[in-house]
Amino acid sequence: MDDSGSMRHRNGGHKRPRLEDVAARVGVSTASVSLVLRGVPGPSERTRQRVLKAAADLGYQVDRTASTLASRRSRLLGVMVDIRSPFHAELVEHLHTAAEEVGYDLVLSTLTRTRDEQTAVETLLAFRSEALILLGPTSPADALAALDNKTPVIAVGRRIADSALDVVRTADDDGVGQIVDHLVGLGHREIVYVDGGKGVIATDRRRGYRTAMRRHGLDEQIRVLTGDQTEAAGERAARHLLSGPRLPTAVVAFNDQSAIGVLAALTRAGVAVPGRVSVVGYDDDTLSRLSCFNLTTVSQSAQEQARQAVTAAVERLDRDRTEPREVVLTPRLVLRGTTAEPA
Amino acid sequence: MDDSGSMRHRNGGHKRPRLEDVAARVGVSTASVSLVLRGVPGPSERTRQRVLKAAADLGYQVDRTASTLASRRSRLLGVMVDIRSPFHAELVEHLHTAAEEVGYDLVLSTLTRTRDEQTAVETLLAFRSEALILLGPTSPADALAALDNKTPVIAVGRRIADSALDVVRTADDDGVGQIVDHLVGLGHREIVYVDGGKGVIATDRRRGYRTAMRRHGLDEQIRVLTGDQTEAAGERAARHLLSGPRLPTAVVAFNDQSAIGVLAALTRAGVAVPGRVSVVGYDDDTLSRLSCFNLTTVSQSAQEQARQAVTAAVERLDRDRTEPREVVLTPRLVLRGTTAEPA
DNA sequence: ACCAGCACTTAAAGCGCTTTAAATTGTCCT
DNA sequence: AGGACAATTTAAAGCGCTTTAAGTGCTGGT
Repeated sequence: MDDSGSMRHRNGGHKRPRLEDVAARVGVSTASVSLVLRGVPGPSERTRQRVLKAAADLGYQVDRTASTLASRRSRLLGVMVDIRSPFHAELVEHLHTAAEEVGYDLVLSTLTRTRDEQTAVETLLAFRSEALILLGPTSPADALAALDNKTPVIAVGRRIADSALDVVRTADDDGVGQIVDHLVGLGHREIVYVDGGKGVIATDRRRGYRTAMRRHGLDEQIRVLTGDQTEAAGERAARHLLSGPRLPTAVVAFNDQSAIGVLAALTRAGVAVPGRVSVVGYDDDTLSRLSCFNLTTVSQSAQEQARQAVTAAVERLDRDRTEPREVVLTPRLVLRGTTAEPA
Repeated sequence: MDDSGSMRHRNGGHKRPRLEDVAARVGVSTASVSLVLRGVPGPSERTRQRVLKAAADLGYQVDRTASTLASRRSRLLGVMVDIRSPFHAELVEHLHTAAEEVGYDLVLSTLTRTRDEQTAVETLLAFRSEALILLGPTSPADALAALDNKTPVIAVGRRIADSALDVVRTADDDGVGQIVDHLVGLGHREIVYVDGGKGVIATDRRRGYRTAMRRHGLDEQIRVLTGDQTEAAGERAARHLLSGPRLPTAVVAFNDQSAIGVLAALTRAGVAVPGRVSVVGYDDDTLSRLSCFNLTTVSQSAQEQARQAVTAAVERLDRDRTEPREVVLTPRLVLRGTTAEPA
């Protein structure tokens, strides 16, 4: 008679196996078992085999809480992510593999409407994360700096003026610059920019647009339409253009969402893209990859950013680096189907 | 002179404050501090205030690993999620609030290309999750049942035939049925369905379509085009229709992605939606909400599913429920702009 | 003055693991 | 046989917290 049924989950009697149970089964000390299971050299081959067998038989699984406590190391990197962001999803994916390679694990804490950065970070800390990787943090620089005083913080994707903490990001101005270069190369001159509101990133991208235009001697053509991060903003901007005296030959939007809005509004109005007007986004969103949009955009190399973030954390933790470091990656233009020579 | 600088993160000397540090500062035992901090009645108001003050001064933050170990309770619900899925994102958001209400915390483990369900679940277990909430698990039913024997498992969003574990899902067949009802109500008769491949969910939705068509005496009109979960499949299906002798008046797709594909292909071919053909998706994705698509679809009430999942977990953990339970919610038709009376 | 009863407090025993120092065993010389 | 030394193994001391049983004072009643 076993005790399945009413006692199933209460584990009537036999709870989750402990190190001690494995040890008893083999007839060695818990110390030996611990050594074997962690792959520490020392135990003889014979014990090794027997312990491994017993552990497997019992379905033993280490208890992280206990080992963290005992070793004073959690080997955990805390990651704050906006779970709604496809870009963050991509970053997390690469963070996982990067962390695994250096023997760390990830613990995620997500931002939601009712869960602010403060809460997310506290959760991460409660798990004893050894370093915090914050994806697109919006907290003020000094708050981040204060946090960094307790635990190494790596900010990803956001510029932080002469920061005391590590930063990994791409050069947003450069990205937009590449877009403008590409368009000018195609022969465009009337290139409008749909803005992304205030915020560090929006500022950088807008600057990138202005700088690049001037670099090409197109000072006169600089034209920035107000907007934000949404598709609606893109539509609004496009309608504004459509109601104007003449259309520009190219529109660059703050991000893909906004670009999609522009695209949809233009198409609906019968304006051919890229036949009549070229449209470019930013972020290389899942959205932009949809074949029905096939949007030319800029990719932020999630993989490289993830790798750099983990490296930064490891340097802090295992190599005693103490000087803050900023890694600025170059974004990459992704040519798809919404850009062409002007008509 | 403080020890910032080279010793910053190594916490030269003063490490993360412990309960003992708070206790010493106030001059009471750690027991009292623990009591106060957890809000357990007992300590006098005077001690309470002093402890709270001291804890705040020191920036004390409880160490989850230690308290889990000591209390033999982690009060943690392990959630397996596909971080790329917008729907999962929504679920997680609601899971957070639901869990918080009943005093539990969430720990997330994500699926990626290199991280399978097995790994994800092991991580969750290593954190000592008391129950596992698996979003859209694809493991075979018996593997899930085996897992459920060790720790309560709640499967969300997927039907599991006479399962031994808890299931929370929506009635997919009903959802598609509602779509067909709506279309028939508008006067449609030639309603084509673009399939979602094999898999439990696809099967249910296809069945829902067939059943509903028959219910309306449209047996003759039943027409299922092969497809899968992608936008490309939708495009392919649409092109197939366009190349046929005559277009149906309505197309129902397995999901929003696929529907978007249909929509794009039709629009590009100059077919007015919903003027000439109505298109409906499924999932109420972020995608479908974009105003440029404004797709009529079916919503799976993330909030309610999340709530039910947490409730199920709590019943298992705190109320000793042992009989498996299946909660089947009714999906809700979301009328947007891609359906209209047939021309 | 004495004690029951109440309101607080706290000592101490773990939780399941890691880690260090010490013990044990075996091996190989001399 | 005796001992040095290397190879294994293990006893035991925590890690930072919770929890329970056992105090410690006080109050008020008699």
